[in-house]
Amino acid sequence: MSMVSERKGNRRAQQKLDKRERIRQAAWELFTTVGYEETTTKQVAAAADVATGTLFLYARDKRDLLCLVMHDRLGGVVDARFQTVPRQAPLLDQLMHLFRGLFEMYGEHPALSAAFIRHYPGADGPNGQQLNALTSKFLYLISQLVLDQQARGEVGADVEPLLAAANIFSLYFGALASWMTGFMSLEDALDPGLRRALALQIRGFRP
Amino acid sequence: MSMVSERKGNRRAQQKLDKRERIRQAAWELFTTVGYEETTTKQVAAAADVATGTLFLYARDKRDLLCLVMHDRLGGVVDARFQTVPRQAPLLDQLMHLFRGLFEMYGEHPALSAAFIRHYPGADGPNGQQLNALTSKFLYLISQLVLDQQARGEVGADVEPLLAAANIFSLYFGALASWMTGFMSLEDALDPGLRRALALQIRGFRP
DNA sequence: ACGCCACCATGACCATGGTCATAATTGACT
DNA sequence: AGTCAATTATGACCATGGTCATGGTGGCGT
Repeated sequence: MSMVSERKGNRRAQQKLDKRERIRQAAWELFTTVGYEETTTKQVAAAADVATGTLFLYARDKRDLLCLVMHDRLGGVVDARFQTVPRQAPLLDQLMHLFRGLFEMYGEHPALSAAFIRHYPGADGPNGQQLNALTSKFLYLISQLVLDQQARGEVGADVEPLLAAANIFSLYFGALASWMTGFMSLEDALDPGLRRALALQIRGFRP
Repeated sequence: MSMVSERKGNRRAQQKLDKRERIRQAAWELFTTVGYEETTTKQVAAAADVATGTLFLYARDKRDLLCLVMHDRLGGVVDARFQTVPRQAPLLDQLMHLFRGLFEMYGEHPALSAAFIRHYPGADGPNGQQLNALTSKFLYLISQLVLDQQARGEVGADVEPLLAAANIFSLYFGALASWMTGFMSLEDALDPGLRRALALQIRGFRP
């Protein structure tokens, strides 16, 4: 075992990852150019060079395929933004830094993002679970930001960081929803919209 | 014209309403007993005694049919609860009175409610629009509650009632979402869950 | 090298959501 | 009553998401 195949003894697993990646790539390409609803699962399968049925070994259904596609993007943006958070700034600015990153990402592919947001609540396939895990991580990271502010005395000691994070996330999703109903542009949903919502919530964090 | 047909000269419109009602009834019956995903549109059409295609004259698609079915229920609960709001109680109790009514309604048919909540964001069919209108009304009524509290000095004058209402609604939806992920029961999503979330937001309303 | 088995891939197949050309009603106007 | 335009109903039909029995492929023990 194992002198020659430097990366790994297991070829099976490698092929599986390759296929997974091909599928993700193909789905992303088609979803962004053709549109989510307009793309058929068979098109994705063909573009990824796998059979129809194979697709559903990697995603429970089309919705789950969308989760698979979005998970990476979201994960990347979340990581990038948390690493560049202005640690000394007020909480509102820190949060806006986070959410601006996400909104910019959505703005690059508004139609796909809208489809994603519609299908996000209650995602239950395997990739949906991954997304929920990412959300939990996101909530945790936000709660850490709150914790920092607590240490600095900017946030009351009786505010539970995770609860605060959950509220913030709800407002974030609400802002996205208000965009989806067509009442405001994505930019406005972020800047007058979410900013004011967050500000009103943060008032409640004061000692 | 019009001595005999007391209600109205227009027979066409009447038949249309009848059909609409039959469809709603049939869909409700099937959705609650068989389940939303498990019910086929043809079953609904048959039960309503209309042809397949006719169904889609009254609802753009299956999702819109779900909106049609839920609109009435929600409207009824919203009206009933606003009429029995404890006007002298603190805002938190008033809101909990409202949301308890909604959660109880969801609790009567959890599976259907879950399907509804999944499909609520971005509802765009004709009945989805109706639902959005109902949501606007709901937001407005909540903002009136906030306004009352402002008059009593319980809420700061610089809090914009509609913004406050929107935040409250976001937290409400967030509570429902947290139920859907299976992390908590519906009761817990209401009482420890939503209650605490609202309390934290209301802190921000203080003068 | 060989053969065996667990796991993965395949694509013909199926059920269902949704469409659309055609047919039937309705009410208004003679 | 008779004609006509407009609106609404119909159900055969289609495209697509998703399944499943069958066929292949890598890993592993010998």
